[in-house]
Amino acid sequence: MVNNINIIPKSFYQGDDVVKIAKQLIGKTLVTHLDGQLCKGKIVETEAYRGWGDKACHASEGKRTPRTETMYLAGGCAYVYLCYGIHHLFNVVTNVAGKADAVLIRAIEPIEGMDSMVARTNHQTKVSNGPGKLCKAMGIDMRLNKKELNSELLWIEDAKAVELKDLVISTRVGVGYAGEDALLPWRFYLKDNDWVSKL
DNA sequence: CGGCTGATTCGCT
DNA sequence: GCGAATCAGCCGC
Repeated sequence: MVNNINIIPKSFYQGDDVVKIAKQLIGKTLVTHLDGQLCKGKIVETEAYRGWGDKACHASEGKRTPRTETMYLAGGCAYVYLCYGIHHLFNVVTNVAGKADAVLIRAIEPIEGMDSMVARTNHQTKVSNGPGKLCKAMGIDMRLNKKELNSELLWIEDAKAVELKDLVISTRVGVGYAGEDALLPWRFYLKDNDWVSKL
């Protein structure tokens, strides 16, 4: 686990360009080891959120609340928050400490632990084709907020980079409140992948 | 404090 | 296709 050389190094997350990191995370393997259950999934959909110059970000223009404090941590940890009071959403914090950038993981393609995901979600097949659903399937909740992505509970493994022709770029989902920033092309997903949300 | 809105999903009409 | 579930954050009373 923590000794797995395939785990993405912390330096990967601390780059200054959250949009680039969001693209690079497509195809990587998200792993959780919670409640004694190992679950793996290929990241097939992400969105970038930037602390400065992006009104869609919770920490837009330096806003600080108890919830957004996580995003100001150094890149390489998890930002988990509750949406609509019901669903957990999982983000990867990027950039250096003090810069509130993050990548929302919106969908994964199950690789291992499908039985656990089915049991957690009560779905037979589409257990992780959305940001709230994948958290439920992987067992992600508030206990993982601020946790490093190289812990015993949660990490991301490197994988072959996806080909550019398979990467689709679009606007982000559900951020209409952000005005012109809602038009930023900061959502990325794998072309023709059955697990991408909102098919 | 009440009311509204949201990086969503599910179930019923 | 619409509304409920139900919490953090914000704004007005």
